[in-house]
Amino acid sequence: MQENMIEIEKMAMILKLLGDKTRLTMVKILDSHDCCVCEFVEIFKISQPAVSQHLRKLKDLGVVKEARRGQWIIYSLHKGSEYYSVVKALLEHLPSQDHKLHDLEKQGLRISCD
Amino acid sequence: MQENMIEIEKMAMILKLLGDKTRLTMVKILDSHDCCVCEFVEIFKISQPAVSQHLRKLKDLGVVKEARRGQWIIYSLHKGSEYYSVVKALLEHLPSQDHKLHDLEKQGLRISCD
DNA sequence: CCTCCATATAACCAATTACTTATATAATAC
DNA sequence: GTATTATATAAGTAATTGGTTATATGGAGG
Repeated sequence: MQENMIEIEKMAMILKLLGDKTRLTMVKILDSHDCCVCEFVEIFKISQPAVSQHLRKLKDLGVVKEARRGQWIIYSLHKGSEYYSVVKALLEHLPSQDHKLHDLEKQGLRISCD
Repeated sequence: MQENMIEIEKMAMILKLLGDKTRLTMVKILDSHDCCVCEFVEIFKISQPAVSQHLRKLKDLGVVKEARRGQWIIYSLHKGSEYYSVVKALLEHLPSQDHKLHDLEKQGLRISCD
């Protein structure tokens, strides 16, 4: 028996949250590097509000957390989340998305926020 | 490194599929017992077409399979699915839903299909 | 063949979703 | 202070979703 049980309603919520390519990729990236909003804007080629709204949903369920650093807000995986073990289990099945960050670095767009 | 990698697009699809309370519960139930459509109708108190449509989505992505037995169609988890390992990992975090089937048996509604 | 039963499909609808643009907030630099 | 930059929120919209009812399909039994 698994020690980290999650009610079925909550699990459905988390899976719906992560059942979006953009948010899932965000979480996978955050699994290896903290990021700020502007980096995600570059990576996903969507508007800044769109990124902000995705991050808010992730934050609302406690999957990510934020920390202000100057004018930037750095997002990271919330390892204390009650969902962390499930999130981690899922991420293990996903190939690394680090190339997306490396592409940013090549363009010189990553240095801006850290 | 995990041997059973899944592309991020495919993973998002599967999570969206399972990010619905009804479908997730269906899959959890199928993890311990095969079921026919009419049983799910009783369990979820939704229409037969609604059940049928959920099962079709699950079948379309290969998460469940069907087998005709007389006039009934028996659904079961498709253990050969490329997603089986992920599905299994998720189900391990969920409490058993067997009570839903036991309730059916008490009402005498389960015997009809097997 | 016709009827009954289990299931699937079609057509429709209200709620939700993921984006957009426009605007507000908040910290930094001058 | 004002301007700039990063982020959040608001409002609007087209697409998707999960349900419904009505109808079609297909096997079982007379």
